[in-house]
Amino acid sequence: MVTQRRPQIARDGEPSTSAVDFVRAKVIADTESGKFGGRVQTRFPPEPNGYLHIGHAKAICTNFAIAAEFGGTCNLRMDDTNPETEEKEFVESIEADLAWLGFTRSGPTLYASDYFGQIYAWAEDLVTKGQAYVDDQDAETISAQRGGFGQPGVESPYRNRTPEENLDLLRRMKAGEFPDGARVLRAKIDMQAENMWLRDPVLYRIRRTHHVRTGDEWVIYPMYDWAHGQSDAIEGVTHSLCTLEFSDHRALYDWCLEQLDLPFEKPEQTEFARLNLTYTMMSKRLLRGLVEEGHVDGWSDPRMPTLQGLRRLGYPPAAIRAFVEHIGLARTNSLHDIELLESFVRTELNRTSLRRMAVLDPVKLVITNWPEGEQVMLEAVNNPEDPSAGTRLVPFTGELWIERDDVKPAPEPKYYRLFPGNEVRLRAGFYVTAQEVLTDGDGRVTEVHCTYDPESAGGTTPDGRKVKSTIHWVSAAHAVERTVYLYNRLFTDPSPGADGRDPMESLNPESRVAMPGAKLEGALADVTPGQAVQFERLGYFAADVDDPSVFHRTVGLRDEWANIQKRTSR
RNA sequence: UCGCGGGUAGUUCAACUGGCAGAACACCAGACUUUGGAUCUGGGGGUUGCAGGUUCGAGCCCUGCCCCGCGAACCA
Repeated sequence: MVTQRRPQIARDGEPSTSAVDFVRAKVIADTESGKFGGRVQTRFPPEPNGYLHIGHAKAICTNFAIAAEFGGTCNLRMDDTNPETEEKEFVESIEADLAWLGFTRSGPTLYASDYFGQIYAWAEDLVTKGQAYVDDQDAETISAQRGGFGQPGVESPYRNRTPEENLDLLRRMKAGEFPDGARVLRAKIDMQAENMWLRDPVLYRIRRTHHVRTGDEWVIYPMYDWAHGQSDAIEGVTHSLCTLEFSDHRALYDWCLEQLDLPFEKPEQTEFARLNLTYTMMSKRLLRGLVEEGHVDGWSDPRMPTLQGLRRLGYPPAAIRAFVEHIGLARTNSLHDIELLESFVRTELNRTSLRRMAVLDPVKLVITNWPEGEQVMLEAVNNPEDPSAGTRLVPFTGELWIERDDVKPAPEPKYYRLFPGNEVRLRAGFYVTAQEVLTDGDGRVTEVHCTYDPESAGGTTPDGRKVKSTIHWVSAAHAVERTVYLYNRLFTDPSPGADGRDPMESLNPESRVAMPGAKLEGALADVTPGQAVQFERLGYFAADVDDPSVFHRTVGLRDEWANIQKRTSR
């Protein structure tokens, strides 16, 4: 058995730089003590009743990464025990998202429903041993008898039926002799337990609902607690990782497994904190509300925190993986700054994306001393971070589009771009000096007239003089016109829905801003669907995965000028 | 009300068995630069929730209190 381990112990006297989180610490301890025969097996067990979001990415990365680090395996298992909410569409989207994130499951997709026979057989054993009983009461009564926090529970009048009677009733439940909801199978544990989940939890309910995979074969379905640990055991899972809200279930998880008399060590559940992000909401119900009320264009809208939304937005899977690894695992409820995720996206895209020029809010720049009708091809670097990305040729003429924001009618403090008399460099091109800035009645810049220095071709001059600013441009005659979408936070509230607030009231009306007349350099007409590029000085953008003629702003570049403006406006 | 979990920099996490409270992101400054990007260097930032106790020494151990999260589905 191979056991890979991340380096954990720092040399004496040096600070430990590779601290291990509490989950990995447990796995290491188990491996060293020989528990599970040194084996490590995890799983990602989603219920196929919705789309995966960034929160699930934490669970996926954690389970797969830990398995890989310790030479173990990790499967994808659909926790499909509730036929009322589950659909094939979700199974397929989950599989696609997993592949997109870059993980390969250790085998085919597994289904809890494939174990229904074994899980039921174990239920009969439970009944035979007197550890479970059939209760004829309705859900409301059972719930009322459960008691409350600090209040004792009341035992069901059916609690002491004989094993023979219970077995007979359970078999008739399975055979479909009773209507939906008429009876349930309950574990016989302790109605006085402080842990509510130990007050005789329901194990099986009658539900005549067509199941996506088992069809109408079953009319009774196991509850999560009687299916999850059992599925883990059947598969040979060693470390069953889940989120904090299942902490109270751990005692029941253990109890259920103890009843099985397994010939090997039981899987063990460990809980960690789920991922929360500022300005983001992960509740399935509210996400569905956004879609159904039309606040976004479906589940893969780039503003959605779904993996399909983030994919369309242009998030590289590698960035998500690095982010999850960085935030680590803890039991502390945590709210991560969305900017942290974005910084990982920038880091990855900076390394990998091609640089291109695009003007989102164009104004005309006319070079008054440019030779009439002349056109030159300039060589531009594709990615300064990666010389192997090479160069490309871009056409340059006397009429260009530049960003409205790069021109002011008059100088402003700390503003280094174009204003009358100031010289700037056109990226990969020439030095130009603004002579005249035309504005409309509102003072908005409409056009700028410049002169250029013919000696500055390529961006340097023989006299070596410096300019404070380099701006991007696109030749007017060659520009490709496209729609570019800029995205801002979907919510204005850093914790949408917190403290009883209505998240829908903090919806940001400017969460999506379309720039329909953006002027792009010709190379951007040839992008592949989903391709990530950097629009120089603006940010990272992704061609839409379905329609590569529109672009989405994945994330902006760090913007010092924006910081200066923010500071001075305060 | 009861149970479980948690509380260390603005945020998220470290701090091995009780031994000088650190890192990342963010922010600020400088260097460099054909992206106000990237990169590099430095800086500000802390009553370790509060109070007491044990100890030569407490983020860590003990007691009490405070605050936050989760928990009484025939959901997962």
